[in-house]
Amino acid sequence: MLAGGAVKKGEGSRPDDVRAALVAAAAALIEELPESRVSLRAVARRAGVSHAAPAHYVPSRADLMAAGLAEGFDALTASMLERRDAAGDDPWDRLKAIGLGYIAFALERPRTYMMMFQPGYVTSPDSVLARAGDRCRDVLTLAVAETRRPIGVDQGLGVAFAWMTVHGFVSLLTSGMLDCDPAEGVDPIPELADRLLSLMRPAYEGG
Amino acid sequence: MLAGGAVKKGEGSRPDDVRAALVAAAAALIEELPESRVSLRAVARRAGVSHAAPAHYVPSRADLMAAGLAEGFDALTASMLERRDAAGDDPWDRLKAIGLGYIAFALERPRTYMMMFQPGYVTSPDSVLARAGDRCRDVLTLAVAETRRPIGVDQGLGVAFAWMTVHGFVSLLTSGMLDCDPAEGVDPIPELADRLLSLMRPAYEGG
DNA sequence: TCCATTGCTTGACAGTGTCAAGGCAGGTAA
DNA sequence: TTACCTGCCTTGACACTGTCAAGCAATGGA
Repeated sequence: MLAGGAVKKGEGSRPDDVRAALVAAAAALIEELPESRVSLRAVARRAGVSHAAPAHYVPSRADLMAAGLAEGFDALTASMLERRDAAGDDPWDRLKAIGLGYIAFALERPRTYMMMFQPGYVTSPDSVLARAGDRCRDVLTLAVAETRRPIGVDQGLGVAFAWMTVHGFVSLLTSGMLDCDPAEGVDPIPELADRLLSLMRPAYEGG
Repeated sequence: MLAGGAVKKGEGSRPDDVRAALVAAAAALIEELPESRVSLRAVARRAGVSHAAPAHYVPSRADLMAAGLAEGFDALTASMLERRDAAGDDPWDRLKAIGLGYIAFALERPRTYMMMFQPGYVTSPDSVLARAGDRCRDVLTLAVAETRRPIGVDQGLGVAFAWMTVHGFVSLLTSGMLDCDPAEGVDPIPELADRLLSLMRPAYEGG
């Protein structure tokens, strides 16, 4: 999937194939190259079509990027669901598992992740990208709803707090702002993530 | 300052003036335009010099952007210090004031803020941008050091938690991911910020 | 006066996003 | 069979970009 497919000519090369190839190529290049080098022409080359072919499927570069980033949101959602379903029944454990799945995705595809939150690609609340983001938030909202939060922490506040904490963590980490010294061979990131998520616990199990 | 100055010719136009004008123009355009449109040539035009003049002061576009973003970090630090010094003596109040100063800057100059954390502009730990970021973190570190944290929350963890929380908040807000419905005329953002920061309190006053 | 250096401009190159025009296949109608 | 129409994509062009090479003007020293 991440390899980014090119259209194979000669065999039923329907328009949908070209579109899918373009989106896959965009998703692949978004992770491989810095943002400024993910050009419409580079995506077209990767997909095996001419430099202006994307214009027939997508209004502008921003929309093609948005389609690639929406694929990223879906993968993020999948990563969260995978960890959640592997966790037990305790609401806090499930919420924490979602957080760890979120962090795992962000560290696995950091460039995609960072670009997903870059303003400018969400053109309307009904766009493909916005709706992919909504599906992601829905998973979090459901998990927060299950927790026993203290008085004063309503569902919206709980979702905001959880999301901003993990988002802030991975953003600072990939920006290099969180100096995470790799001490004596142990990978400090999962350890740090675990300790940081534990600090949030009073907001969800405050009684 | 944010207006971005052009060099005035004829009166002692020393090289330092050109450099300062370029950095000021970059800082201004970073806030005014989307990232992709902040071109080296646009900065040069704004500064009133030829399109290749920046090359004599800066190795590449990324370095000019970094200089403009470093100015942003310094303004962020100033915003934090201003609020902190206006707060009382209680350590938690001071830390919270820093957080609110941080949020205020980020919402005032959202594009600059987001770009400050974009990976790719910090070329080395000794770069101008990295050191401006360090000065910013130092303010936070000092404030965290003053708090009475519970056992298990060391200083590094406290800094990471505080920073990632406010960073996550403003990032999600400017990305449009946090739907902040403006209910009945009251601006909900300061209210929301206050409530969210209060959720962090157990990590700094846990006793 | 001559020369070297500094500070910037001019010009060029390959690469970019986007627009207009054209070609080329497949299907439809006569 | 022939003519035409309609998607789908290519080709070509435009203004723009970052970066490099060359050169001009002024300044300062000998």
